[in-house]
Amino acid sequence: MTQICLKGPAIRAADPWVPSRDGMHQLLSEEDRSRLAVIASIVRFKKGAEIYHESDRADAVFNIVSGVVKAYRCGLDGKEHVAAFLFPEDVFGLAREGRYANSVAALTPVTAYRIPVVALRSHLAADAKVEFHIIAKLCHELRQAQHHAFLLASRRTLPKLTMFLQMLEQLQSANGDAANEIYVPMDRSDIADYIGTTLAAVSRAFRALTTRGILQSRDRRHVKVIDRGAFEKLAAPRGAMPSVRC
Amino acid sequence: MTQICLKGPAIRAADPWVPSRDGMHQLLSEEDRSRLAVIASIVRFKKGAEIYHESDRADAVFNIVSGVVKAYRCGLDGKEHVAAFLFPEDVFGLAREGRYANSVAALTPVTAYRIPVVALRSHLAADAKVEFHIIAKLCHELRQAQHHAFLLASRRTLPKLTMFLQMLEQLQSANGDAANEIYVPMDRSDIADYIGTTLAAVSRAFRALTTRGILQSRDRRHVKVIDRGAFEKLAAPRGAMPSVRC
DNA sequence: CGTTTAATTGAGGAAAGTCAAGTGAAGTGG
DNA sequence: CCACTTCACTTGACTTTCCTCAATTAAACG
Repeated sequence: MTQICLKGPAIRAADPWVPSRDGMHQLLSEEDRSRLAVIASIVRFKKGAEIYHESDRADAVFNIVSGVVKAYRCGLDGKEHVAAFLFPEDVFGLAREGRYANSVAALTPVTAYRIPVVALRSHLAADAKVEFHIIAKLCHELRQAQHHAFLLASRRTLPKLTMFLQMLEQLQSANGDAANEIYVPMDRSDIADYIGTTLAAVSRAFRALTTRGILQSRDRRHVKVIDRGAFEKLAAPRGAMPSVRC
Repeated sequence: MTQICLKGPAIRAADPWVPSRDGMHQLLSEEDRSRLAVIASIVRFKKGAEIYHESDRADAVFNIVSGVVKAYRCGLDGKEHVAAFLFPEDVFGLAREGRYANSVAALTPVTAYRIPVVALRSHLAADAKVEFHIIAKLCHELRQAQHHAFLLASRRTLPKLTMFLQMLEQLQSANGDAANEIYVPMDRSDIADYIGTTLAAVSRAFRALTTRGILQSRDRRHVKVIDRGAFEKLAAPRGAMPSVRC
């Protein structure tokens, strides 16, 4: 009732098979979006709110308009594993046998479209073009998940944190939010649960990066890359020269 | 010209939104498959062969008929990260901006369908049903990748290896290959690169599992779970009781 | 302005990585 | 068919890294 700019659901991703120069852009046309808007409703969540829980019946998918969420699972030992952070124009609601695969919680105030699965399914059956865009988006997510796995495979904390920051930076520059500052919307403990380490280790890693003059932090949520060379070098997991091999 | 059982490409996955009891089944109908067969060709690879390389132009996707492959990337330090193992009825050829995202190599002799991307795209544009099955398959892959990330987030080798074996077991039982033995088609070093540890650590972990009477190995590629309780317990990352929390 | 939550920092110990040597199996050629 | 070469795996000793636990400080919120 307020915002005029809500044109309907939006999906940002890169077509896997079209070599687009810079990467991501909006996949849906204005028309696609307004047709999807018909079957969607707007929902809002407060910072910290749980949007859904791990094995709830999965009867809707969500499309973020504004805000940031985390998708996570809890190990039986109480430790929490963050599977992904999701941003505006991302989609979440991954299901398995009719139930959500992860829990999702808002890290900031969140506005999103909620699209019932039944409505979406029949919509898709009639619209092969949008269906194809969904495939493109899923390929994108899959690559992201594989990148996450790659990051986690590194044993040292410094490269992990650096790769993570690089990821945030790329995301933000692709969205045009190009300050030469990286905005870090999640807290240290969520970062730790995402990069597979502990709160303490993340803290130390941030410190190490600033001490070495690679990073500068305005406050806990805003950092700036000072030594770009060292930064990129760290983000490529440690070791010898890129030789002919591999 | 030889095999009669080659009915065309096949995709195994679970529909994310339909609560099917046991999980995976064949998504494509006989008709779907034979129509896809028209645009596909059969290719074979020897054990150890590289099927494509990381940044080759991605002009085809592949659908495994028989055999096992690994999708991997090489860190700049020469260390290799295995993103996934792929089995019959799986699909590979994930692209990014028109180029393959990973390298793929055959771990055993492999037979596969090769489907040119251009042909596939136009086929999909005309067949919303198959397109939807692809979405289902991608959701499945995405969950797998997230599970992989979850596995990698664990710090100890024992749970990691156990989770990995559990994964293989579930895969094989879902395929009806239910011996009470797990077949391990990849070598120790590929396992290490998948679970994010070293060859030596994998070896020690296998030893630990057999010493504790949890596992028994007929040979290096066939293991059997003896102590199911301890096995499952290890596969759930270590720690306290599942309490009310989380 | 006090209370709660988030983040930093220190000391000690455990797990796994590295390096390197040794064993076993498998495949090759005579 | 057997000896030999090769490759995959095992195993040991030493070192590194990060986790654990806990105390302290800084920031956020009412």
